Amino acid sequence: MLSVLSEAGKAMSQGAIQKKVGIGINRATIYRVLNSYCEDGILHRIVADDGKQYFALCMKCEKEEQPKHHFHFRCTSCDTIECLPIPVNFSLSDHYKVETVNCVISGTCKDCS
Amino acid sequence: MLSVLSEAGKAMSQGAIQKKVGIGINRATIYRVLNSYCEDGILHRIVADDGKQYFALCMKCEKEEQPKHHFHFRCTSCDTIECLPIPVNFSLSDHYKVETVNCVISGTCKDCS
DNA sequence: AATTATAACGCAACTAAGTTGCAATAATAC
DNA sequence: GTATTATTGCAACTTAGTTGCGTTATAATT
Ligand SMILES: [Zn+2]
Ligand SMILES: [Zn+2]
Ligand SMILES: [Zn+2]
Ligand SMILES: [Zn+2]
Repeated sequence: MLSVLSEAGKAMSQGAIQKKVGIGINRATIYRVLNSYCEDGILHRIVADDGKQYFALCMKCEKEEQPKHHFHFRCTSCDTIECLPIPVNFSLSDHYKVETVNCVISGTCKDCS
Repeated sequence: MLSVLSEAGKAMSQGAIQKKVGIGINRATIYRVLNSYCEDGILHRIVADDGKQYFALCMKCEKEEQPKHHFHFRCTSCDTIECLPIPVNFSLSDHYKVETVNCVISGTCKDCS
């Protein structure tokens, strides 16, 4: 599963992962594994504006490290989500406690337009 | 429904709206009206990282105009979403066609922490 | 006013994503 | 080999949102 995500180089939904992995693996199992990887910090979860969850590898190699919080681009044409190397910047009053950041730009990606 | 959203001053889900409006109005009707208002630019839709849709009034009064694309804060404690007056800034290659922007910061809001 | 057309609504059924309980299987430890 | 523990598959369930269709309400015409 991780190799599938690595090859794709993009964020994938459970359904897309299952298609790539092939038959013989259960939906529930995939979700359990994905959730487990997210807890362990191996994957991160993006909730797109289609309401679905997408999963992507957390890049940690020094060269192309993704900023902690980065934008994502969802192409409504080819139905993929890519992690953009664009950091999300904002400042909030100290009275807010930030836990997660989920930023998705949707439209048509560079390959599809 | 608009007055409910106006009073709340926050983004609300279909469920929350229905509770406030009270009984005697159908789920499907609420969704139809909300979707219609979104098409007309009266409301905007936020998809939070809980996968649910929230609806908020589009502020157009000159004083406290919301930037077109602004951040949202979802408090996981009081389960509300507020429009933050913080613009979302990013720059993308011209080959991308941006259609929608959906940015949600989650955590504990100023009232709950 | 009666009739017709049009729009809004309620209801139920449906879809899709994600989760959970439980039994069966596989892996690990003793 | 046997006991313990972790993974998996299956089915059922939950929740959000949509859709088809018949019914009611509203508006327009005669
Ligand atoms: Zn594309
Ligand atoms: Zn990412
Ligand atoms: Zn709060
Ligand atoms: Zn907003």
